[in-house]
Amino acid sequence: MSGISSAGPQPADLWPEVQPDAARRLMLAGVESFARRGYHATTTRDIAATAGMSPAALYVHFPSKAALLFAISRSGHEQVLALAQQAVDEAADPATAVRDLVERFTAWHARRHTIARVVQYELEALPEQQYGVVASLRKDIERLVRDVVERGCADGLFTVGDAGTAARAVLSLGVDVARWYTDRSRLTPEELGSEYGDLVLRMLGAAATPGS
Amino acid sequence: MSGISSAGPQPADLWPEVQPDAARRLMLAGVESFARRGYHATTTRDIAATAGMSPAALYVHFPSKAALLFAISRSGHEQVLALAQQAVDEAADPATAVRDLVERFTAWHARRHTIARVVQYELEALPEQQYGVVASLRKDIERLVRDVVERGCADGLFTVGDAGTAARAVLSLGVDVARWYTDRSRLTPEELGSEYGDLVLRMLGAAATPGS
DNA sequence: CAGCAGTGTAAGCGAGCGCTCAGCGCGGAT
DNA sequence: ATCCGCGCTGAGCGCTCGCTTACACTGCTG
Repeated sequence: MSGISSAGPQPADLWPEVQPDAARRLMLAGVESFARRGYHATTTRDIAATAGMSPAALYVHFPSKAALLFAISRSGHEQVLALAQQAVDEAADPATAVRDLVERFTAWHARRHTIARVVQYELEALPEQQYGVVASLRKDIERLVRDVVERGCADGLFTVGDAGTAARAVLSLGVDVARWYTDRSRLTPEELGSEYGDLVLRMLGAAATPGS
Repeated sequence: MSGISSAGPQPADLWPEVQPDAARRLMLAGVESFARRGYHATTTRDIAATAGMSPAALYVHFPSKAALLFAISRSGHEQVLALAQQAVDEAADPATAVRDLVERFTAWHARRHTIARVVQYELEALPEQQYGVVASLRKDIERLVRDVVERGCADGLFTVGDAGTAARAVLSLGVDVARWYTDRSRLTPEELGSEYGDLVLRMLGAAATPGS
């Protein structure tokens, strides 16, 4: 039986706090399976087999297949929000904030492309109530980006036709990385983040790009 | 029973050549259903009901549920390739080519966001052989964009760190529109395409933007 | 030692799935 | 008048799904 260790380069430090160990292995197996085939095409038997357990073991730790997806999705969204918030908080000006935010956001979607695929593309499989929780986190992320773009425009650092549309475009670039990035991609997550940082600042019409 | 006419603003001129009429109605119903809930979460009974038929009617016109997806996906990819090719062929220089390509590519993904969602996000549900056909079309599209970006760099019109990455970014912006655009979005498909044309040309470091 | 909470399994239930099949109605050709 | 073939249907087959149940093992506590 193939365990997690043979299922690709899954970072061992994901969810170090999840207890017991079997629950974390189930989350890792869920991420792997959902990312590869999509939530609806994944069976509880797939997940259990990937985690090296019997199908019934899933229900010892999660009340349903959907609850497993929710645990994965919420955790991922919280990571992204925290990472974006940190970039903005640490930056001295909107241009630096946008650069750092794009670098980290993009690198996260590349390095964690497996979980990112679940986070970005399996949303609508969530039951309504749990979808609401995740949707709220997504709104926070979007507002964060829109606000910093608007601040940059107000400060005369950026020149864009429409701040909302520009913010959407910034997020789109990063999100879409999860769709196409693989471990065989030519650029490392950090290199890609750096490239995208350049592209985005120019896209926003930033006069002078702050150093990375 | 709810027919296609109540299932949202589906353009009537999609696939005017598909015969008989019932086959086209099934494709429209399939697009609607696959876009809303995903291929695997959609049942043949859903599709048939949306098209106003019994479940068995699907199999008069398509050999399988997957074949219906393939018909939709191939047609969509061919439309996108044709539209992109036309933009490049008609343009006098790479900068104009990129602007026109982005405008039309983006506007297509906005106006046809329902079919675009199926085209871009339900790929992996295709059986291997049919996936190959679609993957080939996707490579054509990607090469088209990469080539025109590289030509622009060679002509000194664009300044990018990495042409391949920049081309990916250009496509990403357009593709991701299918994920978030709805009929209630603030900008029309054409307005969005125009905005994105501006953003992309600046992103590519184009010195002077050609008029749209 | 007994009792118990936590963790796991083998077996299988009820439901809904993709798809099949025998046959019906009807317009057009003979 | 008869027949054919296309489009379509009602019924349902075989299968797999998410999930449940009854039970077993382990290690800790009293």
